[in-house]
Amino acid sequence: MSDWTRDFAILDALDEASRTQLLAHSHAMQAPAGTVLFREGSPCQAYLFLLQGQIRVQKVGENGREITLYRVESGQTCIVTTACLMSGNDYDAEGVAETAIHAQALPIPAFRQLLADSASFRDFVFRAYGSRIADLLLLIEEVSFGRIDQRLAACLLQRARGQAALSTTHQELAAELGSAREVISRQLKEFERRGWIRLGRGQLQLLDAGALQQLAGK
Amino acid sequence: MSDWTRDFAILDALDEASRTQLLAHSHAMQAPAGTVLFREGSPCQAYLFLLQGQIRVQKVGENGREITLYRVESGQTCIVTTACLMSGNDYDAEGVAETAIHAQALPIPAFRQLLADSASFRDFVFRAYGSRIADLLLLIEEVSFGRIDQRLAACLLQRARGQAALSTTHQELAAELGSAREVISRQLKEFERRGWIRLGRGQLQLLDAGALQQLAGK
DNA sequence: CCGCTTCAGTGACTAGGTCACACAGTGGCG
DNA sequence: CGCCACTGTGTGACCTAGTCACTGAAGCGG
Repeated sequence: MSDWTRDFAILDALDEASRTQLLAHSHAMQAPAGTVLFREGSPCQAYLFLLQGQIRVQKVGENGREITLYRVESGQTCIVTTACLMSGNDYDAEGVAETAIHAQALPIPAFRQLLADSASFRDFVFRAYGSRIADLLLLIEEVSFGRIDQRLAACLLQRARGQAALSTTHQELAAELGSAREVISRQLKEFERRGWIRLGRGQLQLLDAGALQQLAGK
Repeated sequence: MSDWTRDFAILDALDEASRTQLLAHSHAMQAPAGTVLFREGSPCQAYLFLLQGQIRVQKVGENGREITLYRVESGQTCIVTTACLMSGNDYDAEGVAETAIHAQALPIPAFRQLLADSASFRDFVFRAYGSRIADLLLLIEEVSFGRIDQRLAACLLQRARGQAALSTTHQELAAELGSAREVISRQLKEFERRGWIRLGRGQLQLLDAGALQQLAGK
């Protein structure tokens, strides 16, 4: 088995024949961090597996505001790509590499063939759909009914991943949540006033993760 | 071919063997208008085709506010159901019959079998996914970045479907858009002040569809 | 050290959501 | 017919979030 397949969970689930088929017909591709992989309106030619790295999929409004829809991580696939593929429409979101990425592209005919041949591949594809749709529904709920302070608190905790500090700008946080930079700045200032965090240029420290947790969880 | 299959577009696309398979393993079900077909947290046992009628799929927030995610119409399938089915999770949305409905339910094993056997069935399922995901992304964009007056204007036009009058309450419109009744009332009042519509209890008339169109399209 | 760029802070204002309450149609029922 | 409950609508006061315009501070390259 070649090197890149190590992190590629789906391969374990596939039978030998399907695996061979997959490897034979797909080709490797890679891109540096910051690459725009696809944008709204561009067509879509291949089914994409992400082998290594992270992709942010986002919507960009006319006024320039952004919101992150979800992230594609190692071993996952991008359902917006798949959705376009199957329905024949163009992309209606934008994908940006957050890190350098290695991916494997499976052209449409080979994709269809594999779908036909392998039950485990079908399962993988459908499971991906299912969990993404759940993500999107949750996002709609948060955007429609959620409070920005709670969403921000959750966002900070998630980004910190247990670390006490994280490097990010207010603008990035705003783009994550689909809000405006000024709003985030004010909320963060309020968090700092309460002693939950300490602000610095391009970075911030979590002083009281518990308080954030409580706010986020409410 | 039995009676209910008339409006069932997918049957035309399926080969004879798959069609027979589909009909043999699914069973008919029906429900009156207003029935809650599924709600958040309930599990999911079968793949559902809607033969006749209309289903509204919505999210309900803790505070009671609602937002319509999409509608399932005759000949379509509900992807939230499918998503749950394949990922094994419970529903994370609520489905309500807006009219009396006739549906056909295909139990999971038969669904998987059909997916394996019929390329055209796979296409149907995937195409449904693709267009729904596009819908959801559009909804996220509107909710995040859109203006409520524009969304309301679009909603009125869509509901009127060329008719000059429509019967609905402000509360229903608010639930459609994920907004609050008072907000909708005020917007409608403003539309009336501009001479675009005339308000009545439980119904309203469109006087200047063009103006609404222009507002909605901006 | 200077000047440019990026990042953050702030006040004034607008849009939209919440709360509390008033009041008007409508339909049932004595 | 008149009373009454229920549902739908109108409205003011207030709060949260987003927008606009601007200031100033931090870092960085020359």
